[in-house]
Amino acid sequence: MSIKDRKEREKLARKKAILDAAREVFFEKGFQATTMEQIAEVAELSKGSLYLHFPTKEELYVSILIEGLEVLLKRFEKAVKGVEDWETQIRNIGKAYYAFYLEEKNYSRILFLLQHGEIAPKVSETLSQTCFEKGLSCLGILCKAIEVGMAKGEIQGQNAMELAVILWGSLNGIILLHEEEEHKKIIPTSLDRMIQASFTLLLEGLKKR
Amino acid sequence: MSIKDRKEREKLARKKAILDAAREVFFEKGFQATTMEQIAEVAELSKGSLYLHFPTKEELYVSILIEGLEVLLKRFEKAVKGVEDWETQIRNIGKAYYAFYLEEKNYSRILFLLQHGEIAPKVSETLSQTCFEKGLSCLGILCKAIEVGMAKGEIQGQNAMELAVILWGSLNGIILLHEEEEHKKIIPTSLDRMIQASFTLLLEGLKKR
DNA sequence: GCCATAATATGACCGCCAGTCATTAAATGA
DNA sequence: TCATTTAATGACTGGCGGTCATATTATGGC
Repeated sequence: MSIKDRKEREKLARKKAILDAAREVFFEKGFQATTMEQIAEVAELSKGSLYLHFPTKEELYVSILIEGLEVLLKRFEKAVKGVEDWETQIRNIGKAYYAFYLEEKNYSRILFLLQHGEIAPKVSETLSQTCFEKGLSCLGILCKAIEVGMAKGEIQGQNAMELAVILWGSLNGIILLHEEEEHKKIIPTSLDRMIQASFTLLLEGLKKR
Repeated sequence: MSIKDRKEREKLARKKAILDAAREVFFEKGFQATTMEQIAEVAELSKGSLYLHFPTKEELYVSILIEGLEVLLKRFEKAVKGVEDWETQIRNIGKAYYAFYLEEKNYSRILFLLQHGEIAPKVSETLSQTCFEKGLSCLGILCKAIEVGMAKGEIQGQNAMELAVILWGSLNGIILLHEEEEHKKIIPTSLDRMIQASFTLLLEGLKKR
């Protein structure tokens, strides 16, 4: 059935075209300010057609967000590949996250917005499940590095996932603070130095003494 | 001019009535889902009258947020009052923030939403200034405790504000993670234990050795 | 008590947008 | 060639934030 295959491919291509358009507009204007009309225009489709592929604006947005998580995951994987030392692994993961923040501002802004946004509740169970799994994969990489440190008896505590969540949350929170325009005024040093300092603080906190 | 005074009072009372109504509805429904119409109804005013006191929905929302910051600040002040030991002070601040999160869920949700939301940019300069100052006051209390530790030579690093921001961001990030419904599945222990663990980790990281 | 004026409140109205659906167009395959 | 299925369209709906001409009330001088 070659025709059915082709139709399938075309459908996917349409979906991709919509995602491409959505990415472009969301990146430029954020969630609130983009309209489905604008996305349709960029995708060279009518608004109605968008809804043949995505049930809501939120769903479309979260689809882009998932792309971002995939980019982040790849960076995490690269950060630990071929590295033996757990401490270096964790540092590299931290650096990778920070680099992601700097180099993929558009994606990270979307990640931040989800963090609380009133968006998540409006998304289908399956999509938010996917979203969750991607996030978990990222966390898993961090977790593995911690487990190595624990196995070597160099990290205190028994629950690696607990520590992974703490590290992840901390780094996230610190970067997030910097996003607030007003806060830049009080933060005395560059974000760069701040990140360095927080790596040190967190790693010192991890280590057994 | 007693009449002018009375008018002034009445105007303030109106404003307060609107804030009361807004608080009620925002707490119940969040930002997106509440309409100005609903707030007007609860306040027993017309929608148009709301705009005599607040220029936008966002401004009204942030006004409630500022209330939240004031509540938080009071808790912080109480947390350090009469406590000498800097470590206990920091622990108490952490506990106070956590207690605020637990007991003032409505306010803390609003705080979280601001964190990135596309709300902040839509608020007047003066209001976001106020907002910033309140936040700074909270941070200042934490900062002071750190300075004590530094003066005693028990904390490594020279920049207290930098460390304060790291601590604040971390705690914030960890709690924020827990807010994500999906993440509750992977976090192995109770938030309570997590918070304890993160206090310990962060304090250990702070200390000179 | 009366009226011109000022201050305040109202709700009909506007523009905008997410999402729908009847209608149209295109592809299919018999 | 044509009936049928599939996909695309854009006019339309409902709802909401925000505005503004109009109405209501209060004030203070007479």
